[in-house]
Amino acid sequence: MNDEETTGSVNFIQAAVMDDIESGRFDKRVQTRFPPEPNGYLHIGHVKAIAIDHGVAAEFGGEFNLRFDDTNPEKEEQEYVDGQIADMQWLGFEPANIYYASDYFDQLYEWAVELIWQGKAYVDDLSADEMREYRGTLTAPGRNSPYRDRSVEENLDLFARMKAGEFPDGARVLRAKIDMSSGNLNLRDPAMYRIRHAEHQKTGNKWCIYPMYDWAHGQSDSIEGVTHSLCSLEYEDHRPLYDWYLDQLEIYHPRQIEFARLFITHTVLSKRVLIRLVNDGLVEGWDDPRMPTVVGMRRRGVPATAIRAFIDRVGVSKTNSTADIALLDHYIRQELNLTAPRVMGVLDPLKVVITNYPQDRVEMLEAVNNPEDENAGTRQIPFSRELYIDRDDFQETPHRKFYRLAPGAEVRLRYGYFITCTDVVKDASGEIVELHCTYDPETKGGYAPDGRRVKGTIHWLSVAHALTAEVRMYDRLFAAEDPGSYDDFREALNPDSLVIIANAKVEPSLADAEAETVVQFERKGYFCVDSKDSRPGALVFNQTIGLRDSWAKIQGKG
RNA sequence: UGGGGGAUCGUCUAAUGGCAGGACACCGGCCUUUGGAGCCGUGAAUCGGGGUUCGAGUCCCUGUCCCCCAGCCA
Repeated sequence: MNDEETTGSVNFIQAAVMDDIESGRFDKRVQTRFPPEPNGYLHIGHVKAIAIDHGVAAEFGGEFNLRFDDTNPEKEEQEYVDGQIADMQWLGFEPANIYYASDYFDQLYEWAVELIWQGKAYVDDLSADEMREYRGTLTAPGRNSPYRDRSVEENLDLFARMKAGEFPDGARVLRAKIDMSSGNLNLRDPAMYRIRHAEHQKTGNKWCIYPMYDWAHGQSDSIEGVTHSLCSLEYEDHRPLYDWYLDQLEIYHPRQIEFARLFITHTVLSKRVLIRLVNDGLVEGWDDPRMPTVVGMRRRGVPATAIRAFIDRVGVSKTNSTADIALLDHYIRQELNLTAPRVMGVLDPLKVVITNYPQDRVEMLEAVNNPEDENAGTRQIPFSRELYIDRDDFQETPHRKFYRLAPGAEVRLRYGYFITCTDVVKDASGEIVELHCTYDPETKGGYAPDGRRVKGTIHWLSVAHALTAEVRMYDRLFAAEDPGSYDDFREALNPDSLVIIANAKVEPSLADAEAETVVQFERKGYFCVDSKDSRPGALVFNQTIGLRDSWAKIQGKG
């Protein structure tokens, strides 16, 4: 349940939509769209936009569509189109229709011709550098291009020849004729078309001129009948241009409303940086579990419901803000605590011999699959004379608040027996290689009939039955809280964002675990069966997130 | 006097002239066969200065600070 539901409060976008419904501005219709450029994979920042677009449509009984803003063939690829569609599906934000701006190229061309006829668009021969110079600066007005006053006939002819492929890339552009002295630089005769002899993933080689974002976007919204064109804050000063095109053409006119983009601590959502992380091999790919992409989070084991809950909580406003990554972590734990089956996993195995337990005996002990979900049932786990425990669950000279195994100390093996450490076996270099313990046969299941209690409960695995697995311990990709403030983002990286444990041990019940299954290794954290590299017999787990660790806090205080 | 936008606990938000509330984080306690989960509790905010009003986070004036814009990217 989110704030909107509990408090009845509405954000400024919902308020605007309600106003429009009341006034009948769009015949009480609501239609939104998510317009990504297919030049990369979707990240959690996109999810916020999708959630808003989808949410507004759903809340008011409207329609939500996906439209690819595929106007720049040099950057876009079919792989990203497919990937983005799959991501939205996985997130549970299904669009009613999938559209492409490139489907409107013919109509856009006709409208451009119309603008030329109206004397509101012209072909400019200025080079890109010259155009920049003529544009002026933030504080100084620009100057008119010497080609600004070409005749309609000449413009028509030149534009047709641009389309026909008579000119090389960059030779000319079609520009809107607005106002070179406007305080809003977007209105200083913005480019509408540029020449690019490039193959488009959808239209092939049909076109060698491609529309600019501003020229394509509003008109695409108009064609589709979008009512509320929701976008991020940096488009606020594009709105006058969005409106201008629609007004000149006198076509159906949607309303653009802007909201603040999502920023998250220890995270980079800049497309430029994400692409570099991938291309420079700093991560394994777009689906590296450390990436803030949908495919990355999915591979890490983050549930879609957790992402959506996080986005919900962050809210919608016009204030630039940076959400704490801990909030996302919270929702991941909250969801997984309820749903992830518990299992025992030993990350750094230390052998324990129960000296008073019979050599060849094996007992099956009952373990609860999920204490948060009684329907999850129980399972049997094997117990025997030789066990593994995690190395950090033993201290030879224990900290005063260390409630685990130590020489002479008694602890409970989860769902097993009470054991007491009697001997510490070391190798020549002094490293502990084995522990000898005795168990109390009366404490089977973990309860002492005499009512005595132990302070600690630790997890364990039977040596003979444990499966070996690779466990990839993922931590945040960026150590810096605000990686975006670094000149070189590489300096903000966390050198320990991935630590591979090759020889971890897990319960035999995991032998046939399917890809993307997320389990909790008790007392450790949540782990996801890797969808790319895990095989039966060669399991690979990705750490989704650790459990909250109050022992780490105690240690930190000394 | 280029244009556009924004300022509420540490963080993200709520309030629509009427007790500044919640979540996360933090700290403390209880409980515990996960040092998990859960439960209880503490601390913590209206950018500054004026004004209107019985009453201002909200309205008015003024100042300050922050963000975005000079692609033939989106």
